[in-house]
Amino acid sequence: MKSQPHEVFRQYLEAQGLKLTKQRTEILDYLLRARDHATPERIHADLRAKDPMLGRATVFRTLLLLEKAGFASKILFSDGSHGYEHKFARPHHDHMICVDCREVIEFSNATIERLQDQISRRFQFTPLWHRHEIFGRCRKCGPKPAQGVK
Amino acid sequence: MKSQPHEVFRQYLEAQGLKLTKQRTEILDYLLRARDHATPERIHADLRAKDPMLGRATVFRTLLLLEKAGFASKILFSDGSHGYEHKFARPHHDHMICVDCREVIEFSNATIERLQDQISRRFQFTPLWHRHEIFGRCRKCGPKPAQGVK
DNA sequence: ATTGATACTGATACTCAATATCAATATGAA
DNA sequence: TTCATATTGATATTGAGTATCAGTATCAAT
Ligand SMILES: [Mn+2]
Ligand SMILES: [Mn+2]
Ligand SMILES: [Zn+2]
Ligand SMILES: [Zn+2]
Repeated sequence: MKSQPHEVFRQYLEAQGLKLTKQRTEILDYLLRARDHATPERIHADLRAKDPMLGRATVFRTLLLLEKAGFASKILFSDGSHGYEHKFARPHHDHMICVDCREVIEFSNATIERLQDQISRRFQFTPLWHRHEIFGRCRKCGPKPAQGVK
Repeated sequence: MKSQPHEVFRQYLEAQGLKLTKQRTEILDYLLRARDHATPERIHADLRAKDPMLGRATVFRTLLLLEKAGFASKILFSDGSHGYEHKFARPHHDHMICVDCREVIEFSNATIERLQDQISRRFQFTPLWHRHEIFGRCRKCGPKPAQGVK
């Protein structure tokens, strides 16, 4: 019995006249298993352990493909780098990001989402997607800046 | 009669043991006059018209200085590039950004801001700043994608 | 006004994530 | 199996941003 996401991906590729490759499967699989939000470099390095020939460019290409297809999305860290997460069977949510340890807490709030739509309508703006990220310090890192932990 | 922001900037530099230079004045002035959110490259190109010797590095350095001082902030466009706006006498606000023409509409909503604080508290997260950007199409560009305007 | 410590600038070289190129290869429909 | 073509990985390249450093501007003290 096949897992749903891989099957959905296969159908998407078929519909677009694209091909299902070992590399694409590996990368999708990585995102499905990942518990954090890994950067392209991290994903590349990790996958190379099993597939040493996997190219950097292919990782970037495939992440872009998944993003455009709506199967993955980016999250931006405070230092300008970014990570990816898959979007299979995960309702929309936004992020709180620790500036010390990079931990990511996901949240969603129906009222905020509704207000965004109201505001958009008021300006006759057609919203397509949004990015709502709160930066600060997680419970573990505390309200004060990290000390000595250069 | 001096304009307030330049005076505030001067005092900030003095307090930090930093110097007030022609270049820093020019760049701050640019942001104060700007009506859109210009990229560092744009700012550099524009200022060169009057001061051909102005260096790229100085623009980047000064924007970073202004940002760290709390006098300017970044806004990220959908293509990954970013622009700056000054923060003198401007209350906090967030942005709606047109993916077609890049127009930026500013909005602020007290309820959303309050809910963010509530959510943070619930997770024992100490919020420092946030980024709330809605991407879509402005009134002018309409709900349908731009046609032929490659 | 002159001096002088030092913060600042701009030219240059460099970094590094991301992208373009392209010959070799894998995919999948027939 | 055949074969048109989508895909890959090696390589070169781009481009925004940064480090370096010799020369310069600032500004507080004289
Ligand atoms: Mn949201
Ligand atoms: Mn806000
Ligand atoms: Zn933390
Ligand atoms: Zn528009």
